[in-house]
Amino acid sequence: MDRRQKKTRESIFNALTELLSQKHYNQITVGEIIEKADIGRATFYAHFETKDFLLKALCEELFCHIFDATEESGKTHRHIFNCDAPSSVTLHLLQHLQKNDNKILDLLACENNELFLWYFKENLKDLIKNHPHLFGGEKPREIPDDYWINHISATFVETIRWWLHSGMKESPQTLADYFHIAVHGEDESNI
Amino acid sequence: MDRRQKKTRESIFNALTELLSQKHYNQITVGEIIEKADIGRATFYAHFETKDFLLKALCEELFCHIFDATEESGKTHRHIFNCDAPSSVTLHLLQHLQKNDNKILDLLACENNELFLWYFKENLKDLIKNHPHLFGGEKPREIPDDYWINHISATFVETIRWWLHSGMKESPQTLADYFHIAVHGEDESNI
DNA sequence: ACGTTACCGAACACCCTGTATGATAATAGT
DNA sequence: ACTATTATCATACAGGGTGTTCGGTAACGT
Repeated sequence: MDRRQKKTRESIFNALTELLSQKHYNQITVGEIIEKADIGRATFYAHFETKDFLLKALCEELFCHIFDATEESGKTHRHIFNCDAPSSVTLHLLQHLQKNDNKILDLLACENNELFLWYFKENLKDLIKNHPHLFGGEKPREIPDDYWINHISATFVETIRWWLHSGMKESPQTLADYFHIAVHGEDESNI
Repeated sequence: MDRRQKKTRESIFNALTELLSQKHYNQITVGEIIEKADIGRATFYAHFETKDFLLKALCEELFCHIFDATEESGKTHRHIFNCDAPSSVTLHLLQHLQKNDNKILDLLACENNELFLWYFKENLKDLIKNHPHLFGGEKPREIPDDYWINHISATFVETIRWWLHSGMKESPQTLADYFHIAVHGEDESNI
């Protein structure tokens, strides 16, 4: 890809990310993005059809990154995930988030987060669907599969949301414990 | 309150409700609301500062209604809620929703639902905070209070969301069972 | 019946969007 | 190193949405 394209695309992403940490998505204008990214108006529209498509692209890039990394790590470090502590994927995801190496947390932090959380949840659902064992525990018999998958991923997202809103004081391990207890009940943690 | 004000306010609410069932909130314009409500532009802005304030007012009215009704019902029909089936509040809420007498479901159905769900959850949290017994079950000891409250209300909202997306085929009783199992674990249902 | 208040409709300035243009500079391929 | 291609730029523009203003009219409460 043309070096210029890559640079422009990157600066647009950075501009939106920065703006999202300041104000709500709806209140951000294309003009602001352009100014912050320091590019021409026509250039913006040469890259993204609308502001919404830009947001979608940003989400896809971020979440594909973190989830690909997770799945990849599940393959390369298979020894971690194959033994009797399948719920370590939870811990791994939370640690990855805490490092904040890809700015996802910034985007989840404020009220901008509906779409991000949606993407996050959708990716989680796929992950669970493809690797049901990764999050440990058994599905209760009486409950439909997709209800259960939705429940687990929603609980995980809510755990992160709670973490953020309460100042991220807890360690990833503590969070993973909370999550595990919430989903699978008390005292069943298998370390 | 002036009869005219009430009528105008009502017609604006109805217009927005109807439009929300057709398209996403972001794509609804004040002009459309005005046209559908058949009022003057200035009149609209005499009632609501912006479109966002209108949405907020609508949410407040709807959810205050259903939750006040729930709390009220908890007082007048105290015999239902005081005996050994506290989780019947869940059932009561779901039945209330199924009747759809206040259009909440229409608003929850599509992708317009972020703000509605947010309000719904906030109201649920308050309800749980004030009447911890209403949703039954015990909080695991190791988990912070607000994490647990958030978890329960989020699970309930997700239950409704799942219900809607899967066509509302299940009965409120079945839904209440799913919810109970998801939150409190298998086979602990006390009828 | 009277004073008050809400509504109307039209017009308005302002901002944002998305597109078009021709010129300029960076890039990739040879 | 030369050339054709391609991304970018600045500017301008039409279209549409927002929120306000204003004088006139009709409905309201007392």
